[in-house]
Amino acid sequence: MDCRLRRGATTFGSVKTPAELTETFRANGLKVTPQRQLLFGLMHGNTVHPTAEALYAEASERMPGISLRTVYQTLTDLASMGELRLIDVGSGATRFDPNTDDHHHVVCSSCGEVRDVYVAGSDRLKVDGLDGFTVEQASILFSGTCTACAAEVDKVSRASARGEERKPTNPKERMS
Amino acid sequence: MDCRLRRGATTFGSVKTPAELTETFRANGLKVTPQRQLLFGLMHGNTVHPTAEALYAEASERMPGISLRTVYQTLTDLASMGELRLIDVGSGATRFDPNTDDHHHVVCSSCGEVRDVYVAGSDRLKVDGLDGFTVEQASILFSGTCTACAAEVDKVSRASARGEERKPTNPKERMS
DNA sequence: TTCTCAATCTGCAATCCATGCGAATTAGCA
DNA sequence: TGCTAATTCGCATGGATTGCAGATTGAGAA
Repeated sequence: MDCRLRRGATTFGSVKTPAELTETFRANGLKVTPQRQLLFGLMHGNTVHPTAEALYAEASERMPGISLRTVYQTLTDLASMGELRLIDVGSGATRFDPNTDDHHHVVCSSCGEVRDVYVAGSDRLKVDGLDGFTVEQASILFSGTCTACAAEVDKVSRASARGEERKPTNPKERMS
Repeated sequence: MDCRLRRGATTFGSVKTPAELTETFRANGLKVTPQRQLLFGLMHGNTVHPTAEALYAEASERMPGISLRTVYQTLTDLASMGELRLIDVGSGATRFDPNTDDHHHVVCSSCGEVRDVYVAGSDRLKVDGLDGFTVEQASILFSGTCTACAAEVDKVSRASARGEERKPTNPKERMS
């Protein structure tokens, strides 16, 4: 099935609703707690690829006292059930993606924003040098500049052309 | 230029010799210390994608007293000069790759071995959903099973078919 | 509804990886 | 040979994540 068609079929790609996740948890013998339900809701349709800390901050607003440990636990549970993908864009903290479609990511090297992308034929790449390795999966991480940061850079370079002071941008960027 | 041709031209792909790195360091106004020379040598032609700790262990054998801090420092310097690539296979520690060809990686999800692979057309992937993002770079991480681990799994499953006890395999594996 | 107990939650300690810092040392040039 | 900025090293620090143990609670059984 084409993933873009599948995306069209639901609002948020292949993402289970909180109610469906509740069922899935029970079906797997896990209990459904208020903390978990809150997190199901916060992840549903979430396209920002939050870190555990970010999600914890959001969760804390609605449920003061919830533990960061519980956030990690629940995200890990979701991931091991295949309802969530863990992604690493090289910024230190793991990011969580409720979209379970076959997709990949772009990260803005300036602001760190992460976005889902779909790559045609990514499951049929011609790979040389495998030397016996059996490939089960490919994940592609693109890096580049988002529109907002591109505009910002453009603004700054115009300013510098006018002789104004140049502000340093960019957080640390590590992976080549 | 085709990277495979380029690989044929030198023994280890696009990898500078310790002597060349020495020149490069001096040209960049950096000093060449015995510690750095040792690390140049250890990285030259190194295809195992070592972590900083692993390299530190090797370096310590030949130069007792060398500091882990210095290993990190030198690797970082090499990377910022483009003589080394930092890679993250999701196992926690950053790995270092002296091959600066345009290539990608496969990681064995069982033993963690990392190998270089070349992907035809990886710079011309058809990407949907960029939404204004300008892509500067793509890195592809394949995961799968190396030949040694595949053989091991096969052996274990034969044993289990014979009713023998099944040993658990695999270290933790995190990224989906 | 109440009981029961394993699953869960929470907070804190511990771990792993990586970097900041400052005093002592040293490469490389004059 | 001497100078000086770069480098080394060890220790402390910081961020992300997990281990642990006692208190709490979901959800099936009575």
